[in-house]
Amino acid sequence: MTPKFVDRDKKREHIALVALSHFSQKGFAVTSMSQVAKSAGIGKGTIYEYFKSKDALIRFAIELYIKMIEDQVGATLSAISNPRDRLRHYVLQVMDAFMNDPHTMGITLAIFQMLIVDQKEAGQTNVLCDMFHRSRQTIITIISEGVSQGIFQPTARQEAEVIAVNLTAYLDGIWLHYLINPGGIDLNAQVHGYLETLFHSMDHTPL
Amino acid sequence: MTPKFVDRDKKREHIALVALSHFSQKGFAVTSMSQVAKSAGIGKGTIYEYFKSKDALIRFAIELYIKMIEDQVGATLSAISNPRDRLRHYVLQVMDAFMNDPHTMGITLAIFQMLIVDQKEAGQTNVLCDMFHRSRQTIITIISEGVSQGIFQPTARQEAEVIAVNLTAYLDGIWLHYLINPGGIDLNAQVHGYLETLFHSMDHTPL
Amino acid sequence: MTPKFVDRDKKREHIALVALSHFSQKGFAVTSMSQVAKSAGIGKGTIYEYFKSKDALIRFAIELYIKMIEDQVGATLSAISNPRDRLRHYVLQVMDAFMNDPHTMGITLAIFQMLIVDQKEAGQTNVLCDMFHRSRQTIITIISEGVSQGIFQPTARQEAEVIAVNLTAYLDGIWLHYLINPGGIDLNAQVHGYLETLFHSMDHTPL
Amino acid sequence: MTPKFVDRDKKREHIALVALSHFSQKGFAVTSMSQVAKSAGIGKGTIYEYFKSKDALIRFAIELYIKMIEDQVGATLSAISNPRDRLRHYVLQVMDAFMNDPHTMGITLAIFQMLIVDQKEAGQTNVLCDMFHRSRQTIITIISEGVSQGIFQPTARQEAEVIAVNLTAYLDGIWLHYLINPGGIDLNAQVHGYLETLFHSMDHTPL
DNA sequence: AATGAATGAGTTTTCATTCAT
DNA sequence: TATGAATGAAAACTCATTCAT
Repeated sequence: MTPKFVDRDKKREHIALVALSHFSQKGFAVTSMSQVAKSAGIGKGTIYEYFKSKDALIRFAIELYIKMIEDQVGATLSAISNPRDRLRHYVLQVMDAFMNDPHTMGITLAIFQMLIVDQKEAGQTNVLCDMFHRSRQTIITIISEGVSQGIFQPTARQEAEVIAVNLTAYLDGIWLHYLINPGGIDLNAQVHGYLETLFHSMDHTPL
Repeated sequence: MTPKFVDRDKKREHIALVALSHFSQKGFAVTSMSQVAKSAGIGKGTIYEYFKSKDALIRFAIELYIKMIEDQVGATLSAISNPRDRLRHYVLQVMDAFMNDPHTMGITLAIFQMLIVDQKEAGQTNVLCDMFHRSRQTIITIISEGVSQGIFQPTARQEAEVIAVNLTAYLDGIWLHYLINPGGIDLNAQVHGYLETLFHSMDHTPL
Repeated sequence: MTPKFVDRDKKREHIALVALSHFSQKGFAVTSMSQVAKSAGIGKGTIYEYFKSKDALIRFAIELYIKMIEDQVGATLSAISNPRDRLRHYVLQVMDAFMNDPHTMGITLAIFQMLIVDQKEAGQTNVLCDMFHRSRQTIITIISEGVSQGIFQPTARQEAEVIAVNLTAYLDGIWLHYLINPGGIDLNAQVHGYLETLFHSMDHTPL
Repeated sequence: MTPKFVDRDKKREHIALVALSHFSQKGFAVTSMSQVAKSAGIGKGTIYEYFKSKDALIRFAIELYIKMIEDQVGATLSAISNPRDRLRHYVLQVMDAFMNDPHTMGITLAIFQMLIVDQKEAGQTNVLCDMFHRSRQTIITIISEGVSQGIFQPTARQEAEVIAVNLTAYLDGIWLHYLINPGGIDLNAQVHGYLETLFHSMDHTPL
């Protein structure tokens, strides 16, 4: 009579979150729908009430993941006014996001792989590319502000794009290398080293 | 008495190469032995004459891939004497290796993922980590020589390790980002930018 | 909410029974899961909803078979009071059980073979040995009662164990020989002969 | 030029012997031709130079096995003149044959199973039945001689067939039970017990 | 005669998906 | 809406047999 009220969106998200933790640990292919269902505490068939297929679940999970990452990274950014500190803070935030959720890179990797596989889709719904794009924009904006404030050299403005692309790429690269060899890499020192070099090349050096 | 002659090592390698191209496009899990067999132009069962299991094939393929990459990258390196040019050459060689073989990153990615999934094996026979280690050593050596020759600042020697780790990580990162968005990234300009910044921080600046 | 109702235990048993008939005719190794599925009128994958593996199916089938045999043999035993008749009745019941189910010896044989092959398991969960043990106990009890009632010689009590082991073994042996040469052996006459000889050696002969 | 001389019959037998030891340990189905080839120290293909198929190998191996058993059992029989001792000796010989080659029952079992499976063939080339037949004849002859010599009761002559069938069956049965539970059965005591009972029923009891 | 390379049919098992309840 | 029973396609792997040398 009175149909049980279910917040479909909440449940969708719940399933996707459970799925994410599986995906990140084992990749998309190896994660089975049954496992997700069991972990989510629902019946196998119920997933299909919320997602048309495994593929749809994957897609949604990826989008959710990216949304979460960006929220986490962007949260405290606006509070810091000094561009130099802000850039440093941003980078450390990204690393923190990685650190907090050990699965993070697992998914990123899985997404990368998926993107490489179906390059066709790459143009279409490449949410990851979009995220990187926004990430770069954030960096470029910070640099631009730094130049305006006379903290960074004027030339940094022209190179902002190159710097942003490289920084974003580097963060993924170093995290990747850290993940496969956690004991052998001092993540903090590495990122610090990178930033030093970067700032060294950008800072307005007084006479 | 005289059995049919077959160069088993050649054939093993042939199968592994075919497998590599599949692995790089789809990852290890999604590539089926039948697909490999068909692509290699042999029967399903024949693979098992050369590899005890799919896992054995994967292992061999990975090792072969790493050997190939290192051979390619290291080939012309010794010819260049100037440390600065040598480092630049090394980096460009790595990028070339990536460029020449479209599979390269696919495999690296697949290996990364495998390593993240079964962390147990990571400590054991991590050929990829070994490769990175050698890669870093090469970089460190070049920097060290540069310092000795007065081309790089003396402080570079202490930071050589950090620089090497970052450079290696960066190369993977930028390649990854390039791969998922080939049109949006000017690989040459990016790598060039990275090297400029790097050299800027290392070069012995005359008074 | 209300899932399709299925009596899983019933179905499990049904599958096991179908499997048994195959096992008895061909042995465990030669019986394929597909054959069992087809005979059971279900899909190949469905078996795996009820049994984790072929091995689990085999195990369950064996246990079920032994339970069935013992139930059948033990059913009417308690009704007979005279130890002599009771022993005879018991033996005939065993033969009847063999006769009624043409599979019986096939399975026993398959189990025997399995036990001989993996001797390791033999010590562990040897349900067949347990059944034989119970069978012998039944015989020993009957003999003991016969001695108490003065129907069998007192010496029979000491020899009860030897007699029981031999009788149990004989029943399998004669059934085996009958099976491979049904036309050549008069099962009734043989068992009758065995019992005669046995009773002749146990009966209390008046002076 | 001078073709290598090979005693084909010798080699055939060698292969069959090797095969037998595999069959007895694992059964026919589970033994692979490759295993046999490797154990025999020959190439996989070579077996097919000597046997048309696996089935042919099995058949030949069985026949060889039966020949061997009979030779072993019958060897010293004729030396003993007293029918009573002769029968006892025969039985112990059979047990010895079983004991000497632990595989013996494995094969017998496998053969039994095969016979039960293809009952069609049972009538045709049932070498095992033939062996049992000869075994029974031997026993009947001994009993007959015992009666003639006044050692056994005259009635034993009529019952000789039943006794022989039972004895043969019993020997297989007790061996089978011993095999699956070696620690729990005192083979000697059991066989001794059987013979006692048997002789007790056959012996000519003086007034 | 001897061999081992090659193979496809067949085996066990997994899993995304459907569907009756 | 929720479920889990059912399933067949597909995967990894085995093996008797063939055949070129």
